[in-house]
Amino acid sequence: MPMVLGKCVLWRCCVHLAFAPIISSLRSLSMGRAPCCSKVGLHRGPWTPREDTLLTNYIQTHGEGNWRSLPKKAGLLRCGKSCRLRWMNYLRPDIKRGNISSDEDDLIIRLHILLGNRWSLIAGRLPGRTDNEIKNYWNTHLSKKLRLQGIDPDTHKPLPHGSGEANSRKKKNKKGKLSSASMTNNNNNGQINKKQEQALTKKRNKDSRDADEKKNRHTIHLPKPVRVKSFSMLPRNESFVSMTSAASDRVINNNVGDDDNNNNNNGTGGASFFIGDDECGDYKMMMMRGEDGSDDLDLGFDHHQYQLCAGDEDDFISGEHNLDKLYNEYLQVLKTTNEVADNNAATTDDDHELLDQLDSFAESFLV
DNA sequence: AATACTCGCAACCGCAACACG
DNA sequence: CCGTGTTGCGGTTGCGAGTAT
Repeated sequence: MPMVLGKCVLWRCCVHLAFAPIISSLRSLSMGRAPCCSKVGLHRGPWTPREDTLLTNYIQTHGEGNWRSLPKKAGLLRCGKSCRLRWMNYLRPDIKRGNISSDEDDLIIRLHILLGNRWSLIAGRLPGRTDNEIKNYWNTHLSKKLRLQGIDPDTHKPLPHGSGEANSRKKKNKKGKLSSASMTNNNNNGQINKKQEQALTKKRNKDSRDADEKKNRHTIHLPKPVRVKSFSMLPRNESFVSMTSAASDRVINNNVGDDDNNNNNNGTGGASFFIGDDECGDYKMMMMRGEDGSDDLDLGFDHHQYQLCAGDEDDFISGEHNLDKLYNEYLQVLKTTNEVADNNAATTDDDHELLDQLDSFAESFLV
């Protein structure tokens, strides 16, 4: 209902409102969902350079927001939603175009293990990348890559025997039917025929070459400066604001495992997170302290104690050479999480609890 | 050369959460 | 607390380019 009414207002902004089909559409409001851009005379499909210019100029002058009224003010025959999407995914000046590096590959996969299909959160860890881009990249590259490695991209667990890339590609063609290739695969009961195998080998070799190439331009990205919130996902608006406001440093005191999660930790003493960038634009460190005031990050587990960042609180890690260190520490935590998950077969309730805590811990500084 | 097919990605859709009066 | 409008997210679609037949 809100959407319906919202679009009703949107329609008033439409210069083609007088057209008969639109009146018909208006009448149909009471019968179902209102269309967004279609049937109301607004442009759809690919954006033209002129539209891009209009949108960019308007936002540079007036800023983001008020997406619904923006198209009218900017002189665009687009719906606000379309404008927002275009800006967020394509026109924003801080967007990084180009190939996704092998480091980003790795990070995306690891973040996906932790976060699942929460593309916006994953994208939040990759400066300049959009959720749409990450999502597309996952669907077109990484899920295939994992399948080729015998890993189920959804669960990140080994695929059942015989269910590899070739067998899992039941891609639909444009008519919504299974393609002949995939049908062939089905008929062969998962067997890859010679040509397909050659194609896969060719692709593997290419991927391998690409990976080698990318290794030579090794870069590591720290998380964007975000507001930290304990064990819960940020409201969307906050996360957006925090992701885009790298102007000032923030020091956030975060009680790891407080509230309901507290019973699994050694008291309420928190870990302090510092996530931000310095005046030069370089990211500083993330500081975590144990509840006893030590520099260890004490999660309160009997057999899992991670020392993420040692040193005094003032001893910020900064500079490129330290990014590797922090990244490796970060990966180490994720790795341990994965190992625990891998051994999950004979888990006890305590182990489940531990896994939950690890996930929560990881999330607490991902968010 | 023509056609069929695959792939990558921008854009769209529907929904849910959030903001606000 | 409720109703309404706005924003953001994730899934999906479909176009166009590239590749195979």
